[in-house]
Amino acid sequence: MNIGEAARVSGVSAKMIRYYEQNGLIPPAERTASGYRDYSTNDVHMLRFIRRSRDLGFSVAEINELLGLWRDRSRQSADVKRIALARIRDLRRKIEEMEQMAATLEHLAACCSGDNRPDCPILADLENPDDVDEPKRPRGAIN
Amino acid sequence: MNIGEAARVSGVSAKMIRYYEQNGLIPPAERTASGYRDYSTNDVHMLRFIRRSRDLGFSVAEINELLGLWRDRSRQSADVKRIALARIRDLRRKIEEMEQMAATLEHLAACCSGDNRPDCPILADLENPDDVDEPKRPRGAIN
DNA sequence: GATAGAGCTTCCCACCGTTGGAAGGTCAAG
DNA sequence: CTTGACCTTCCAACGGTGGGAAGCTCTATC
Repeated sequence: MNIGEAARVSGVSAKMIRYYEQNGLIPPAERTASGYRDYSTNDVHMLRFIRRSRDLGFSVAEINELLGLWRDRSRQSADVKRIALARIRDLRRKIEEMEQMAATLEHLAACCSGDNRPDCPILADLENPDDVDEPKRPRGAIN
Repeated sequence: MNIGEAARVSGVSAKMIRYYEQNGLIPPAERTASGYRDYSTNDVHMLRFIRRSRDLGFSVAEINELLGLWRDRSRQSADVKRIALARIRDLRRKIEEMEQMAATLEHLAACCSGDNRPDCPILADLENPDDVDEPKRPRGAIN
């Protein structure tokens, strides 16, 4: 099937399929006589695997690793679990940092009257955080 | 003061200070006779403002808006609060998505024996999500 | 005053994942 | 045959940051 149809049924855009091929995440597709890429149902399986992994937030490097294990019939489930657990730790850490941000902002917003007067504790904090009463805040930005 | 010293006392790297200047986030710095950038304490205030805003996860575009309000003596606190609240909503949404990812992965990892046998429900799910018992999952990747 | 080393300048490149677009070839339906 | 949808490759951009090269300037030491 076409790259367009493969994209439709796999949920991975044609652009990204070419990108993944170029970066060695997936092997080069077969070509028709006219140079069109040609995909099998197995290829679509692989693309769905990638799509699902991206949905779960795995990086392309991690997906590469997962694909290797997927193809390896004799893989050990511990290897897969290790990657998944590392991803969970990463998620939990990022969530914690974002929670801190949200908590700080909520505290500031709660202190801000939000009316048409110019006084604003949010700006006051941004200007000089240590002057303002607030909870502990994280160091280092996230996104 | 030097860009290096401004970077040290503001917590914004010299690289980023130049980047912010180039992108119009901050006005072009004064220059010494030899062409070095020269920063006042007020500039440092502004850089700290930016640093703090980045720490709280505001985008450069949002910081631009916040800086405008910061400089505007007659701003209304409601304008600032609006941006902060939008940022909080954004954070909460992203946190929710990442929670979903983590929950799904934890469910899968809990089902995975993690030993030296090849059977792995994590890979099984990645290959064919709907076959596997699991909680609802988000659509669309985050990071 | 010479010299060394740190610090400044501008410029370009890389990352990651994704999208957009241009220029040109190919397919299928009318 | 024409038209429009699809494919191909290539190049660029996004945001925010870091790395590094080539060349100039400052400061401390000799």
